[in-house]
Amino acid sequence: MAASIHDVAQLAGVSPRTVSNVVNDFVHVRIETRTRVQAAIDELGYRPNISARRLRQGKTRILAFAVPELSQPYFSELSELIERAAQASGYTVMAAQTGGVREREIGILRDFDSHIVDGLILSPMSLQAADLTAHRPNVPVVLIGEQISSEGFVDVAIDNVRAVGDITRHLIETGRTRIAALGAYSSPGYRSADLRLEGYRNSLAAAGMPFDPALVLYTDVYSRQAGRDAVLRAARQGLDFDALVCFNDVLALGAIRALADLGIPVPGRIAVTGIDDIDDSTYCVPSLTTISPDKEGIAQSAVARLLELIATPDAVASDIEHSYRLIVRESSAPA
Amino acid sequence: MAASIHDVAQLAGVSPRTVSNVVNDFVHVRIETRTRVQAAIDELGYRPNISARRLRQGKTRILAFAVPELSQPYFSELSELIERAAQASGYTVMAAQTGGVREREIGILRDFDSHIVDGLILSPMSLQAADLTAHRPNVPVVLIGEQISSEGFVDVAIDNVRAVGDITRHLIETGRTRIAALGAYSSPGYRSADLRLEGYRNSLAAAGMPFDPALVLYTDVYSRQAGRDAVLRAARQGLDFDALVCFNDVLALGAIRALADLGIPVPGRIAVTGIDDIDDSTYCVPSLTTISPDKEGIAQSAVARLLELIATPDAVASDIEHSYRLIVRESSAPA
DNA sequence: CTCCTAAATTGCCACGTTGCAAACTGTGAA
DNA sequence: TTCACAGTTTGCAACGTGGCAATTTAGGAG
Repeated sequence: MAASIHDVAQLAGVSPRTVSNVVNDFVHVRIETRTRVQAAIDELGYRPNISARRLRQGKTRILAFAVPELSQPYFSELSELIERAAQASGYTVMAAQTGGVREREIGILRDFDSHIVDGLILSPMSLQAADLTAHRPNVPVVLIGEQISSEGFVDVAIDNVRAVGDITRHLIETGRTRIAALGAYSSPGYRSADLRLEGYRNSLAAAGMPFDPALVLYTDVYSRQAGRDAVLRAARQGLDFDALVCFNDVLALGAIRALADLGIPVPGRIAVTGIDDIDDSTYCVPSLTTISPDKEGIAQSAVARLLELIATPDAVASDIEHSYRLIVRESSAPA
Repeated sequence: MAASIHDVAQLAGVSPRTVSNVVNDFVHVRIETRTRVQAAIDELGYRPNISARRLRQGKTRILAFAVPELSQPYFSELSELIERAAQASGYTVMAAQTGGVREREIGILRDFDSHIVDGLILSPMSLQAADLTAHRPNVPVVLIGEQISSEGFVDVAIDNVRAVGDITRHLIETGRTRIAALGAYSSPGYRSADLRLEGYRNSLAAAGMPFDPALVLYTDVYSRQAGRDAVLRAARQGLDFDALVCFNDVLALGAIRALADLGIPVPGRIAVTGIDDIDDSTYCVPSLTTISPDKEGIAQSAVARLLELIATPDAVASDIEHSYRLIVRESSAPA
């Protein structure tokens, strides 16, 4: 049986309340008393019972970070940054995985609400704005990504339309003429995919290039495997293109692999680009031209904003847009 | 203010205890009462207060999974599997990151002990067996990896010596004669590195090949960057080798990148192998020959064993060894 | 109609902590 | 000596829940 504050008090010969004062660094404790209590704490290996403390205070100092999958490098990298930011403010982070499935995203809204966490950072994939109001959680929520634009909820993201627009323009400027897009969603509901497609179309239009629906490759999963499969499928159908704008890095890595299997040189015959700037995109062969969102900034303002909301629940919920950079690497070198 | 069991009771016109019975699916509740209580729960959006419940029961139904870094694909993939296994038993998982730093690993042993979690799955890097006994946590612990072999603690792992032995032998059998190793640890304390080095030496010896210390490349971090840097350094020093046994996949990926920078064909002139079989190693170019540990099995038995220990704290702690497979891909094709 | 039994419901209490306010201590000034 | 006051310590209560055991209710048998 673990020691409680009473055991410590008894051993130190003080009241439980004094032990609490020591543990919580209350100023008015005689130095000698503090030492004695500390000794008792060490001897018994006493640790405060978080459940009891939180029950009393109504706060847990735990935040939840819910993403589709931790095995997506973008999310695990972000999770590391968020954990670091939260820790700096004395919070612990629980990572949860939704699989990108709407029901489970709704489940997170409802269950993490069970007084487990003080706030929730959610990166939704299938969740709709209506779900958010229908299942309004009891704790503050900060959204990541542009999946949902909804008044009343803070959203931290980069401008996907502009970002994909920029990278598409980069391909145009480096001489590509038949640019395909990879990562459009066949089933409706994943807004980031729509926004990225929009950015792609915008840049084509701005350059006076025709939009060819055949050049849009669909996939409902963002993984290396999905990227490879989509490109192999396109190749089998004899699709002709000289560049591929992928809607995230792992899709691009899968695509590069597929092109390698087909014996098509990258960037010699086809240029490939991604989004996310995961660690791998620096080191893969060829290294990947991509959009590097300010992950550090996203993590920090998501946490900061959430802590603000926790402190002041009815603060105004304004969205936060973060910057990104176009990182040009080998995979988009002019042919 | 969130609704409590009392609010629900009042609205439904029953006692708080009855609400508790409904929530916990106690059998002896009249169907009509149950319906009425359920309606009140829905109306108020009542969620049980986990802190209160856990305080009462002394359990949190939360497990901790502590790894060096979640951004290491091996760990994020494992974390997903562990989370899935735990969820199947009604447990939630909190992932924590230690940075592989001994002090922080000790910190995890002590702090997660604050009645936050019912058990801990720890993948240590710098922790020593003595730390484990000196800071013996109040909750059951299952270790992952072969860092610590200590009676009294369950360890779930594959046989690193044999695994690296197998992959080294594979290189020998495919005609490589000057095989370098990448990932030895210059500072003592990381046992997996030692074991892997041992496996490498064993296979050289078994084949009657000399062990050349110059062919052992050191690095204290396992990342793509570290892998690349080490290989570039070796190349600058004019080291001559025709194969590279890397002590994990990300090191191998960094090495492949470095060789690409140097214009050295893989596997044409140098074969490269890894360990872990992360998703990327299937899709990188060239795809990576590696050791694929039974991650699913590791995750499942770590969780299963931990739950057993939670149920029966003084059960015998026997280690569990899992299988692995040698996956031969492009990066080790005969020259 | 009574009695017995099982089903359904309830009250009381403690889990370990901290907010609150009260109480005690010691020091120096009047 | 008394008093004020800052510094230090304490007792009480309550956070929301579920274990326990007791009580009430319903149903069926005699």
